[in-house]
Amino acid sequence: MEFTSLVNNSFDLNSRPPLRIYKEDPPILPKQEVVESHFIELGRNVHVKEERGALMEELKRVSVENKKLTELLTVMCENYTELKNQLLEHKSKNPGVENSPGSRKRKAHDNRNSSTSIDNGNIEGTNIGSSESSSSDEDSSKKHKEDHMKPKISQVSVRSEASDHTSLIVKDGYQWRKYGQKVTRNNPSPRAYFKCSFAPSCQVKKKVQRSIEDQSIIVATYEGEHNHPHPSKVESTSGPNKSLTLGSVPCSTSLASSGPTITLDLTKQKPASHEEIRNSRSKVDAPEQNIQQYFVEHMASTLTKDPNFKAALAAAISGQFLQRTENW
DNA sequence: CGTATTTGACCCGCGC
DNA sequence: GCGCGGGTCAAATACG
Repeated sequence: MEFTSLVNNSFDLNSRPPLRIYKEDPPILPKQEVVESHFIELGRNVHVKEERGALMEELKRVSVENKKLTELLTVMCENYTELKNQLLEHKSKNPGVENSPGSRKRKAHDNRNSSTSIDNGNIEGTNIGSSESSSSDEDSSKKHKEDHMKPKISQVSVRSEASDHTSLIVKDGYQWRKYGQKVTRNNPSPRAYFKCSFAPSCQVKKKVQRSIEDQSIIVATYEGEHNHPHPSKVESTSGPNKSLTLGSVPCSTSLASSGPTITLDLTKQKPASHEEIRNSRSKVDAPEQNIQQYFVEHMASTLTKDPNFKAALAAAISGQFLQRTENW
């Protein structure tokens, strides 16, 4: 599926319905009603004119904003296509190589898991649980199996806000339960271990650690795939400065030394320029589907959280509606 | 009081 | 076999 198709809205963002974005929650009245009410008192004609001027100004502003957003979207699409190409290229060059270094260490879900009731991997829809290998004791076949039953591992880097250099919270929409923290050898900042709160039915885990190179970057490593839908109500920011909502995405990708990652730069309020995004080194090892899902989820959650967007959407819809009713 | 987080102890694979 | 280091467990603690 092409990314561009995902943003193929049924209404044209560039069309010019009588948009109006309210800053402070006024009742959204159909335009006709508003106009009628103004005609009740002829003495208020001046006021109507003023309002029209204001509306025109607002319309201009919204149009500019709309244009910017469209540009940003185009850039994102281009970037995505570029990434996709690079991923394919990378895959074709290294057909066997999938995961980050250190994979020869024992996997998290080994024999121990097969003995515990919680972690038994009889979960449908996931490829987690190399523990199912109870039938075979031969090393060769085991290795062979392990190769095919590795949980999907994807790595995501998120730049935290400047003021927040302590928490290891990555708001990705899912709910996680922390079950451990450890200081690792080659990184002074602790690594936090999370399990999906839908466990044991969903065995997705993630490790979160600050980048050794840039402390403002949080690297989250996901293991496995969720076997449940993305929580419909994406929890919003739980507190000031703690939020890492992946919104207003100046989304670039980067190649960390530890491996290919996706970096979502949340410190930038304004979209990165086309050039910036183009110049960003970009290679992604995360499964293509995950990336798509990621984009879609975060775009959706961001848009739905934005009151301005809601207002604009409502105005656009009512505007289109009015246009039609006027033509009747 | 129930749930989530913290944190020290423990387990286990790997390299020597 | 031993030590190291990453990963997990589970009791203690914090929090709403």
